[in-house]
Amino acid sequence: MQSTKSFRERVLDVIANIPEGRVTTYGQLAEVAGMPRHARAVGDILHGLSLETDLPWWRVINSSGKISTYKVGTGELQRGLLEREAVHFDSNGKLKLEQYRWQIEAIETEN
DNA sequence: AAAATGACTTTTT
DNA sequence: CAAAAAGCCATTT
Repeated sequence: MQSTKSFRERVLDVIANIPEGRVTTYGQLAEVAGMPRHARAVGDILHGLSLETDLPWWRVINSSGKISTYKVGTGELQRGLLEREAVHFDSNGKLKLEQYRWQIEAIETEN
């Protein structure tokens, strides 16, 4: 059986597996989901998520270690949710990617 | 079909 | 190291 999950579905699966207190980047997600260089597409997917989703969408940030708020709101909600998981931000609103980045070991997307 | 857009990333200043 | 420019790519105009 083919079970070709769409890129979108694969991305959502990976997000569902990000551990608490850990973060990943749009680019890293795109890569793991099988489409390198498609970070913006991942951004589009998350932007389209309803706030009622059960996914830990707030654990996704950009490669500079900041919360992406390019053409959207302030992102204070996301920051609060991360701080609730003991993720500390510095005075510039950035976090230490080296410390919090999730090192993917094995994805359970199975098929 | 061409141009603009955007929860992005990498390179260059 | 921070900020700007350039690069990328699916979607929408």
